[in-house]
Amino acid sequence: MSNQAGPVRRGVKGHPKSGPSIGDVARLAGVSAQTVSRVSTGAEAVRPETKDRVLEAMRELGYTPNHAARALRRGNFRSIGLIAHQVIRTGESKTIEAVIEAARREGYSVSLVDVETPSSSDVSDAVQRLNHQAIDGLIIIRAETATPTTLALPPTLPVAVSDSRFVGHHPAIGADQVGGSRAAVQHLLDLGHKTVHHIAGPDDSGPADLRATAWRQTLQDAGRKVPAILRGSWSADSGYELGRTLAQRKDVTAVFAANDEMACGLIHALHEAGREVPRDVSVVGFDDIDLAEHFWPPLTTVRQQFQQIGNELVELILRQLRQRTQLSDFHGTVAAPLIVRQSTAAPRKRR
Amino acid sequence: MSNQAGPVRRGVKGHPKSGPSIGDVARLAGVSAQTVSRVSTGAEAVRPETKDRVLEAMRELGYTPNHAARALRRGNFRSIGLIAHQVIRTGESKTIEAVIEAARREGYSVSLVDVETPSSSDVSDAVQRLNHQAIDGLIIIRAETATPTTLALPPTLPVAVSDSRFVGHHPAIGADQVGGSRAAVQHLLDLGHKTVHHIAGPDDSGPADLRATAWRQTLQDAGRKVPAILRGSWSADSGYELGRTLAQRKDVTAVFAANDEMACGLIHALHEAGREVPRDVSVVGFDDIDLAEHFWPPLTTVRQQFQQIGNELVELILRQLRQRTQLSDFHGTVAAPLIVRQSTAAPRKRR
DNA sequence: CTCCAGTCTGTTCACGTAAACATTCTGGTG
DNA sequence: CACCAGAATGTTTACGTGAACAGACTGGAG
Repeated sequence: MSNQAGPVRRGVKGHPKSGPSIGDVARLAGVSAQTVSRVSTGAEAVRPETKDRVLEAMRELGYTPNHAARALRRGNFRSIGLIAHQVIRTGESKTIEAVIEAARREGYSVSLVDVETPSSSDVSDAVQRLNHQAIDGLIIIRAETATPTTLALPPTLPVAVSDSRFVGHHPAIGADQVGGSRAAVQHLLDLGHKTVHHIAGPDDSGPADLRATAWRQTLQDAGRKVPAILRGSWSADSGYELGRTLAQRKDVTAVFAANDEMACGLIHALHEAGREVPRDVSVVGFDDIDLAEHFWPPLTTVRQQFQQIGNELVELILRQLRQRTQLSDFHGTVAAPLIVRQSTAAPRKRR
Repeated sequence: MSNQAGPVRRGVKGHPKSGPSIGDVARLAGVSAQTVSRVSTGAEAVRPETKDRVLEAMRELGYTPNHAARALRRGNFRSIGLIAHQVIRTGESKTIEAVIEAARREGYSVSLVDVETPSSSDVSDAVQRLNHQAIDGLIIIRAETATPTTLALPPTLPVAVSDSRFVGHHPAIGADQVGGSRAAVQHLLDLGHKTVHHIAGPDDSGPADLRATAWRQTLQDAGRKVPAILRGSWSADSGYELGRTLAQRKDVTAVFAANDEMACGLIHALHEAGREVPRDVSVVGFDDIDLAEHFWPPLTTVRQQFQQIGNELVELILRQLRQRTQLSDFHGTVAAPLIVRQSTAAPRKRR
């Protein structure tokens, strides 16, 4: 069957590829394999000249330790799996960056898998794929509405979820979506707007749901009329589309967009229709992406502290790893402060 | 020393953690380990009822294959290392996303490492870290000016670099930076601008260098005056800072920014100074990030086809893996078309 | 010189898996 | 019934590493 399998690189006959092993180095240096191992792991009690001889042999053979064998022997991989929904979305990539950096500080690398949709089945697939990878812990960003109960995880794998609701089976860290959203809406009301419209994220998204609910609640608490909700898809394009409709309605004076990208698209549509921001319409976003400050006008928005979230996610994993237990009842919240810039103002006096 | 090392989970005495093994499953199912292996790898010639029995035993024990052992046995990891400079930067995250997706399609996962600066030493560090990880190939995004010769790579590790210059030691894929930049500058000249100013990326960046050189060359070819170059750092903030200066100079009517973020900051500064885009100043960016279309005004920019670049990077790795050879003389280019939107126009007639 | 403590190095073994080879079983043919 | 081909399963072995233990060497004290 495989007698024409192409040129196998080395190995007398047995296994494919892989470079020189610890044994080859040992032979060349005239020492035992164990001594080579000692040098390669961090040299406890190896005579300097022996060590040099070994290092020299390593260099000569171009030896690099075989990570698989090492991991097999040690029982860990020094690697964390990371499932993200959409790498592109600024919020996520900032969290990812923070996770990668925090992991690196602890000597861990990160194995990244993305899922097309936040559906439970897609996440399960991703978990499956990672399962077959070499990971010591698993971080899930934006579990959205997926119910982690259904995920077939190895029973002892430490997990941490970036989510603002406590989902009940895994420890979670999340921004204070509700507090941030309430502050955004209240800010607009305080400026004198009668009510606030809302461009929400997709309805299968947990954070979108939290923000929409907080928006509605804040309006109700203030005794204001709650306008019909508008559904976007997080993308600037969707904000633009919805904005084209909103721009026609003169009664719309304040809009809370569920993220900065949609706010950007919305402002685009308003400008295009000749409605000025914030003179005619005030706009608040969510996330505080790097560009938000440089939109025109600079965007008032709710800041998500992704860096901190990323750090805490890694911390959660490491804590479980160190204690050799799984946490399940932990839920941390990270503040989401309102950053007031120039896209909001009091409504124009009319009549 | 380690006699109080905490509760070790299982294992009669020997090794730490790790779940049930193939042997445990075999015992429970009343078959040999090899049969379990056959089921877990893809069942060639296992009687259906035996297979069911094995699967049942796996479920009962919560068995997941040990990836380290598997990788050791098979000699590969089905994993690709990815070194990126800044995950945040839109250009990079789009490439990363494409790489991850392409890798997934081929059954590979991606191990992501970021470097703080594109300096050769930082990249070397990253390689070191990945070296100790389990990877079959290595993709480096934005090698910038790092000279890959100095990287201590395992001699047989397939490498692919995302870079627009042919660096000579590893196969590279890159956008047509020069063509795109020339088109951008030429577009502004064709509109009637006397000359074009340039906000460049940092001077340790290869792509920034290519774009700046192409800009200068195009102006020279057209016999135009070449203004002093302005150095940014890729960030919108840096574009804004430089823009505050530029906005004061009435002779500036056209600016080519080396990326969209800086273009955004620039436009912010111009607006703030009361200079309108494109009426008073035309602006062209580079990258065509998702938001560029929704800036105000929508940004004329050079599109980088990150998706395609990501795909080809993975393809390059796989080709080397399949052929068991390293490529070194390959260099592919991906077109970078100019996308004309509304941030560019003919200069106002004066005098 | 003998003995001992300490330092350095070597030997043995197991980690979990899968390839190669060996064996058993099945059912059909002469 | 003997024989055989092919399917199904079991046995042996090696992948590269590092822990545990064992042995060899050093130099100083008695």
